[in-house]
Amino acid sequence: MGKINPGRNGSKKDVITKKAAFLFIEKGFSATSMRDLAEAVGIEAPSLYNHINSKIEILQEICFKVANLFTIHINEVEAKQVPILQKVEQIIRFHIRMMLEEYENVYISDHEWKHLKEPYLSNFKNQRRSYRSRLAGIVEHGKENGEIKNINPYVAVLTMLSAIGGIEVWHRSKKSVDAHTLEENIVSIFIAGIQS
Amino acid sequence: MGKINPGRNGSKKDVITKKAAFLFIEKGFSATSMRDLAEAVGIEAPSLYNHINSKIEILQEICFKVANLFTIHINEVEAKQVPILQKVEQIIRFHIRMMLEEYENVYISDHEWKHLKEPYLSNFKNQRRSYRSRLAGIVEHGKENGEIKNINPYVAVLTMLSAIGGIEVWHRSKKSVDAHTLEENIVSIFIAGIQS
DNA sequence: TAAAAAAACTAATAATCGTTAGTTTTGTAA
DNA sequence: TTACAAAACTAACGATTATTAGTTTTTTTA
Repeated sequence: MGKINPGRNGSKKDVITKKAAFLFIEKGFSATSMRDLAEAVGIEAPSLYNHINSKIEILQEICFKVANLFTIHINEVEAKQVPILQKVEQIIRFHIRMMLEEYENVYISDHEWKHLKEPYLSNFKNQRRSYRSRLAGIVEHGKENGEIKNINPYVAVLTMLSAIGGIEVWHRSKKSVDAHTLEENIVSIFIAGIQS
Repeated sequence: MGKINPGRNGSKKDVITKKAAFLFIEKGFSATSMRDLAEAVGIEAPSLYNHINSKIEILQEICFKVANLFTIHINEVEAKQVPILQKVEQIIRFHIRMMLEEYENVYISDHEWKHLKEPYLSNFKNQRRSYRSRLAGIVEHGKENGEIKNINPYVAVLTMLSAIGGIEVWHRSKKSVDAHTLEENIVSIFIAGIQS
């Protein structure tokens, strides 16, 4: 019958990582035990180690997977030849869509990265700082060419990022607010909020 | 010489709570041990229990202290007879000033409330939901009288609250951005972002 | 079907957790 | 100075932590 496990619904490691993500959100990384995770997966705790190397490795993979996606995206946006406000809008929309499509991973990357161990912790913080700095650079450009009003670019960046990253409505947005309205409202607030 | 302990720089319980707040931010509530806290205070772990009843009680007191301050404030704002946009602005400014003056406690209330135990957990979530609902009601009024543009009030509220609550620059804002600029920039973004 | 590999299991490790008990030291009041 | 109370200490509790070792079961390959 050939291999069933990998390829069909993802490897067992993927199942473990996905269950872990839910638990990390629900209880936090530190308060989630390997026994909790094992129970959620349906096996005993030591059996997890046939598929993963450690608890912290799960967190590492989630955090850097997300961080890399954002880094790749800002690379693309920076290379484009479009008005600054369009660049900012594209980045805002990308953050919102990431929250809609990869909520668990993005949430964990935003809220649980503190529990990373060195050297991954420093690595992650550097990547984060670099991303914000590049985004602030884009806003700075918008100030210089008159597209964006006179605000501190770093404040604008932090405001937008923490707004999008902090909203908890994403995963249940189909009920309370449909995804399209959510995205358009947030874009509307921030573009109107920063343009001159 | 009279009593030195309480009244001068606060009781020892206040010292413990303050040190705990720093540790809860730095490592998270679950990852902060009573031995960590004891070391920060300068005593042995069991001695803490001469001043506090439990670890979870520290978290409870922080979370509800903050929640009550916000509830009191929105009571005052709702009673005022001023334009809606002014009410929203006052609430935004209050959140910002709370972050500037009570950063540790507000941060913990925002990020560590999940570790509360029942019945405090439900209590806190209800208070939180009620606050957001009342704030959304104010925005809804602003939509009705034309002061605020056509956006989902709940989305607007979540965007503003999570933006302000998520920024980590507050406690070091004297260096990177002065507090006044920070406050005016954020107010500027959101008022411009939601008015019609 | 037999051999090999993967993945489950049980048992147990040392470490750490929040907290209690009981004792000793420290500081205040008479 | 004596008596009392507050607050520190040491020792230890049982529970839980992530993880390892060794074994058995299940699945895949030949």
